[in-house]
Amino acid sequence: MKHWLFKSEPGAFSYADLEASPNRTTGWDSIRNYQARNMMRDEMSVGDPVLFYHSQTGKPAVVGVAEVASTPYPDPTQFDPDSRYFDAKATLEAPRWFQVDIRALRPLERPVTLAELRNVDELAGMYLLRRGNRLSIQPVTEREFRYVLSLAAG
DNA sequence: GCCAACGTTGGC
DNA sequence: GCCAACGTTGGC
Repeated sequence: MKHWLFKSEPGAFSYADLEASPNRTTGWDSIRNYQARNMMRDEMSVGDPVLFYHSQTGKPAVVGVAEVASTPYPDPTQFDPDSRYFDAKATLEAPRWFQVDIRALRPLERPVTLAELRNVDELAGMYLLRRGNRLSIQPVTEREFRYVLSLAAG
């Protein structure tokens, strides 16, 4: 079992939006970064725990816990000519982009902000805290995952 | 809105 | 295969 962090802009899709989705689940579509795709396609398993992170907001923070809820499958937006994520080089026989579903489990007791994470020695190695990191899907160690939860629990 | 960092594209 | 140009991300 691996642990992950998924970024989302709450203005586009928030943790509350995930909780409000049918079965508290949504397909994580529109990812157009090869590293992120590879993680979804090759490394994720149903049940993997996920930290849900809000970016592009006044207080970027981990706000909730989710889990991987499907095996990987082709991202349908790549085949849709009307989508901004349409990819003319993708075919049904050879899809280029893959996604998984994620399901909301529970919100954190309180958001754990990026600023707060930066002040914790134990989390110094977190990918999220690396300079210039832009990956919207990131691996998290089990230790890091638990530590973030413990911060939220106080 | 600014800017640093990074990935992708495409000419050569 | 190099590398400049460009677009995007995301914190501040």
